[in-house]
Amino acid sequence: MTAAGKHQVGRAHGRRLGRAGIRDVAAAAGVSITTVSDALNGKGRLPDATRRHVREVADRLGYRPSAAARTLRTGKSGLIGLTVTTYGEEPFTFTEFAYFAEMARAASSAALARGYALVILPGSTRQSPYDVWSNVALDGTVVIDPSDRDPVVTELVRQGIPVVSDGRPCGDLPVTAWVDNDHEAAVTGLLDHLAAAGARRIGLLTGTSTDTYTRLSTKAYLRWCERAGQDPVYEAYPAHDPCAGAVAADRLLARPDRPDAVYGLFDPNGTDLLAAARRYGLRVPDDLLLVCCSESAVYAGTEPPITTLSLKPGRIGTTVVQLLIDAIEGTGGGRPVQRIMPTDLIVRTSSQRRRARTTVSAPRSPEDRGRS
Amino acid sequence: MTAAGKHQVGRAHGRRLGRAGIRDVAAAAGVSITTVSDALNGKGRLPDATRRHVREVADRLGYRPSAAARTLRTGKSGLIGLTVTTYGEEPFTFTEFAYFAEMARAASSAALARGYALVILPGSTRQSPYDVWSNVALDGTVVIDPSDRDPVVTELVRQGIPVVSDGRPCGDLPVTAWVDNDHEAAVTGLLDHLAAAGARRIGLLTGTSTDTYTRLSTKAYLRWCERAGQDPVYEAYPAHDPCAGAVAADRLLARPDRPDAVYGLFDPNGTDLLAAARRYGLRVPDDLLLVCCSESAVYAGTEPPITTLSLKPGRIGTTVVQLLIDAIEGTGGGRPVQRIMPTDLIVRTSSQRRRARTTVSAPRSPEDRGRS
DNA sequence: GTGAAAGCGCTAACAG
DNA sequence: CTGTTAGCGCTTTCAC
Repeated sequence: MTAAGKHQVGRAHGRRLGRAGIRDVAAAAGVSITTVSDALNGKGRLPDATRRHVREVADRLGYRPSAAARTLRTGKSGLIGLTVTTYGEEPFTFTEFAYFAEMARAASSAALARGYALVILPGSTRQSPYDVWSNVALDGTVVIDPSDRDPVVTELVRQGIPVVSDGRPCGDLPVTAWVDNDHEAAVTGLLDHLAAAGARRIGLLTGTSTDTYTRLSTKAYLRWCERAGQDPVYEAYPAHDPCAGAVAADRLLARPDRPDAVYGLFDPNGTDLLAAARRYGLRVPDDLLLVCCSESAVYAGTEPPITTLSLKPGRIGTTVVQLLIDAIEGTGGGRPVQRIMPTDLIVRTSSQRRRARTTVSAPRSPEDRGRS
Repeated sequence: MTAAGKHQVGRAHGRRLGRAGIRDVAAAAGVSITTVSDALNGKGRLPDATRRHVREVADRLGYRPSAAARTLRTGKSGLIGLTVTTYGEEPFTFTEFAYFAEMARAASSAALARGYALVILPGSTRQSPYDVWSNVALDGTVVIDPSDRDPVVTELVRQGIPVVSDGRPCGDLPVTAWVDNDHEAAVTGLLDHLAAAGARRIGLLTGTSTDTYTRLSTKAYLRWCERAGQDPVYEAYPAHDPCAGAVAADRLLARPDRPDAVYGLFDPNGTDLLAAARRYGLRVPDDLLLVCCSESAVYAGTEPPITTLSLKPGRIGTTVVQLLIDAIEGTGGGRPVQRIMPTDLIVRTSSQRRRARTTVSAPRSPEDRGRS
């Protein structure tokens, strides 16, 4: 009775006018709060009549359960973090805007479909426990391109929160799962495509950073060159610098051993290379074949349209979220904790030397059908 | 003592190995939990020594405060909802992808800068109190283009949660604040621009829906025609249907009173109109001047580049979030609860009749730099 | 200056 | 089948 009494007092005193609580519903429906909880959550074994009645009363009072209380009690928030590497305070890397936008859209969609919502979080933590990261209760987190020994990931894992990464983690970062493209296969296939179109010396525009995407792609290029008996011809630049790309493209085409085909690893490289080609009076695709890795629709409309390698960020986003939610809910079952996703070469005029039809759609591998 | 005893038991029993709680820190530091809380939050009047000591111990134990508990206690979650109108389960309308992506990026950035995080939520609620919307504790919400009597907004407002909308609300939707472009001024300015370039009869590609953007823009067009003494020439189509735009564009150029300039209200209209012009053998800009409203970089690269009206979604996103957080924190002060934002006409070849240089890059306002 | 106690609103044991 | 009770982990009066 004492405890009950205290509750009563608490209610009477703390009664907020704005929102009805579970107790108000219980009182109005003439049942206990447990019954209300069970009726609304579809738990317990209540007669349908009670359930209906409670629901009706709750509805009438405009009752909304407190998400905070439920989260505290159950330990589940229904929230998934999405971190995006940040340059200069802005989420999303500018040069890869289209990739992130599409990936995030798909991820959000997939999360929502399973009853979770995505929270956009910055790529870094202030060490202080009082930044955004520790102010939100996360059931799990998606990390895009985690760096070697990423402090955010490390901390998350230490807290026992599942982390799934887009892009295979560098080093021994202990993520729960990861999803990535088969960058070697993608680059190899694309170089074969260029060779088939008549390229004799293929150049590469690559980055100076050590992330896995850059590393694996470059390695694949070098390996391909070795196999093909071609001397590698490449320029590397800091990919996060928007101007450096143009300079590097120029340098690449100014070389004495000028390539007759180029693959650019980063989104703006298509534009960069096109501009450089123009400066040197090189016609695309006649004098120079061009491909770049990009999700941007821009390259369908350039003159000429440029062949792009799509990493299919939408699929990656969806998969990453599925894996994460499986881990959260323990639905994972088996242990295929890493997933390799196909890429898509969208062949356009810039990489077809002979009588290039201006095709918009790409040759697709059979695996592609229906997957999106 | 009984209560304390109970706590002890609770601890001893419920002690989870993964995470240290505030009690663990208190015990380890030899102080009370109040002191820990105060020390960590910078509240109370503790000697610096105590404060430092507690922080150190907390750090050593890897203590992280529980966001859920704090939210429950304080009633503030630091979370801001972002709703995006949805067609077919996908967040973001495809035809306005670039707008939403940029708006969301800016909004997220602005929120993070003030210590809040953005949660992406669907445009609709299941009436049931157990969907994503009621599973997350929101301090406020940003709504993009709320429809007349939007149920989500209505419910949110009923709960006393601040709502700021991007786009002025239709009807008497009681949002806390809104931000919008001056659509009349934008359309008028753009039509003047076309007239100055030599247009004699300007057509409009518009939508059939009743949202304010469509309505205001169309009205501005009609008014301009009246003032200019020109008969309106327009086609309306359901803007959410990706194919209907192409058909409407075709219809517009097939009319006996064919316009010599066209403004398309929606993002894909530039492409639609360009294709239609080609079918009828009309050269752009010589026979037909073209402008469309879009945030997409595609139109800088088309042949010819197309003049676009940018609504500056980035600025809108930033402003919306500022207003919302002001409302949440009661920092608002005055009552300028609605804000009109400028638009930006990016003039390219398609709207310049005389001696149009085939520039690849567009004249850009200084603010544009770095936009990808 | 510091600590004890009272809950925030809910769910899950467990007792009837 | 339904109700009572004990907290989830934190912040916050209010005593000391």
